[in-house]
Amino acid sequence: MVKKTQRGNKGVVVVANRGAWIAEEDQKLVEYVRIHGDKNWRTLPAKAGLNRCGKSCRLRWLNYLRPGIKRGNISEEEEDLIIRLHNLLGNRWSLIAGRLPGRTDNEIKNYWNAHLGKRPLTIEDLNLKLNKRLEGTGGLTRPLPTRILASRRDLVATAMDPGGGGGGGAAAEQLHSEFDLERLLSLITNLDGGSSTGNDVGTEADGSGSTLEFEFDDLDKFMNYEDDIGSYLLN
DNA sequence: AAATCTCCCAACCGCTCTCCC
DNA sequence: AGGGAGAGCGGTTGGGAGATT
Repeated sequence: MVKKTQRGNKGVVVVANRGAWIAEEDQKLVEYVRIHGDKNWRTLPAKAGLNRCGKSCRLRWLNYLRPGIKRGNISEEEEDLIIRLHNLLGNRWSLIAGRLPGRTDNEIKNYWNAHLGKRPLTIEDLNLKLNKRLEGTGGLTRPLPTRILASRRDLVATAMDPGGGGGGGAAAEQLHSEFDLERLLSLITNLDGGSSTGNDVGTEADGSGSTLEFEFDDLDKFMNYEDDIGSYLLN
């Protein structure tokens, strides 16, 4: 097993195990967390009798030992959601994983790198697939948002209109930062089978290949919105 | 059957973020 | 306000397993 030296308490040099975890280490970690909780990872290894660094213990717990973890067999619906969320959020693996119960950021990242990242599947392909599943309910007549721009605190989702026929380049319609779920949902069309809130928001900037942008004043509001999309896709 | 290649995934590393004093 | 410690995140790597030659 690979070892690595590191400074322990009071500057004493200790040698930590690295590499694959063995069953005995897993057992010690699970037992310790069961009794004391998953806090204070820095001091946990010594208290749990593990010759590992705290980061390694935390990763092992979060990705493999924590209750409720699903392993493998990512379903078509989950894959669809991963692709959509990746389009929206970029490589924010933890946020994407947060939308997929039982999945970890590491697993999603690995899955993306191994399977999805190299596949030329566009959001339009997904919408076509989705429309097929929705046949009979009217399908999607408005675009789903496809990309989030800007920083964590200044989120901007951008939706490209796939049916726009043209050329893009149209001026984007800027919505103000006070997020309004009703207004946003009204852009997503027929997700609830067509019942309208009557609050149709503004208009696409023009009718041809327009770009719509939505601004969110914080991530939670966006993710609340994303919950609606996610649960819709998974149902 | 052995050697080599390729792919996948568990784990590590370093940077950033958040919280507390 | 700012500095330090701990936690979290995303990129990268190493090694094992299966495929190919």
